[in-house]
Amino acid sequence: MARPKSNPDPERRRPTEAECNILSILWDRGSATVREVYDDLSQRQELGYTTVLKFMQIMTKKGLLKRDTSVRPQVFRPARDKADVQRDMVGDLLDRAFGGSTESLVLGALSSRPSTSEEIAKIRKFLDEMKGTSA
Amino acid sequence: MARPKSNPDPERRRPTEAECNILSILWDRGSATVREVYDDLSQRQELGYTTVLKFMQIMTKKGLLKRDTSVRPQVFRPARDKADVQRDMVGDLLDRAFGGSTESLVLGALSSRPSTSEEIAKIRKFLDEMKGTSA
DNA sequence: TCCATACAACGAATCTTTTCGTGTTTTCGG
DNA sequence: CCGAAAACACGAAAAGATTCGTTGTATGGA
Repeated sequence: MARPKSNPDPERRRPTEAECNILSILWDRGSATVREVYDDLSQRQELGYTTVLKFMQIMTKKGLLKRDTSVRPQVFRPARDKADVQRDMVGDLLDRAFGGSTESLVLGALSSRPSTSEEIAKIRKFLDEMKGTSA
Repeated sequence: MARPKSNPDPERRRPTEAECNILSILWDRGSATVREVYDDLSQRQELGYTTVLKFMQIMTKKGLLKRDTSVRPQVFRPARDKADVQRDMVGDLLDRAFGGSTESLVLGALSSRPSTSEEIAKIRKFLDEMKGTSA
């Protein structure tokens, strides 16, 4: 019953919901102790200190975080650039729900939330630059 | 111990990976029997018929699918429009990983995969239309 | 020095997701 | 009508995600 799932490529693993919350904080601050992450996080959701600690331990094992145990409260920081992880997550959603069509996803994103005209302008500018560099 | 998680709003539940695969097929065909979905799906991944059946039963319970049991092989169809679900999924990713910034997500999507100039043109056109209607 | 307090490690309970196996019920050709 | 084949429901196992409680370990102030 229920053949074990073949281990997913660790490089291609996407952070879960809770992991994203922690990563956001770490990306903002650059690095932080468990206590600091806990203080930040617990303003929004109620959860225990050891919960946060456990998450950060797991994330370290998964390769999402690095930690420095040479200091006493140990300090954690993200193992990968925010932009890299974001790119992977977008790629994941692209495959999952948009049949790989970047266009559909972009259109979906734009219709998902109201955008300011400044945002639209920036996107337009980005499109212009893209056309310049590649084909 | 671990206090039971409060049930997430069923309306706001996002389809999982496996559920997305099934939804894709249903959105394409409009409706299908388990057998039809199984035949389609099993061309890409190896998995059993009852697995697919079970998924579709769960998805029905979750409100992702509707089914007609009045015919014998029962027929399933998506409960929600593709675009609606896609919008929710994009919104989810937006909150999860992009701090709600549509612009970052769009830029991330565009840099995640090579886009053809036709795609870029369509996006540009969409931006033009947006500016007209809102703001 | 000694202990209250913060910190860290571990294990475990619960829930969800993915995956089938087993039995039960329909249906259909002979 | 009857038995094989298809379809369906049910339960359950394994793995991952989420959440703590408990139990040690280190540290700084009295």
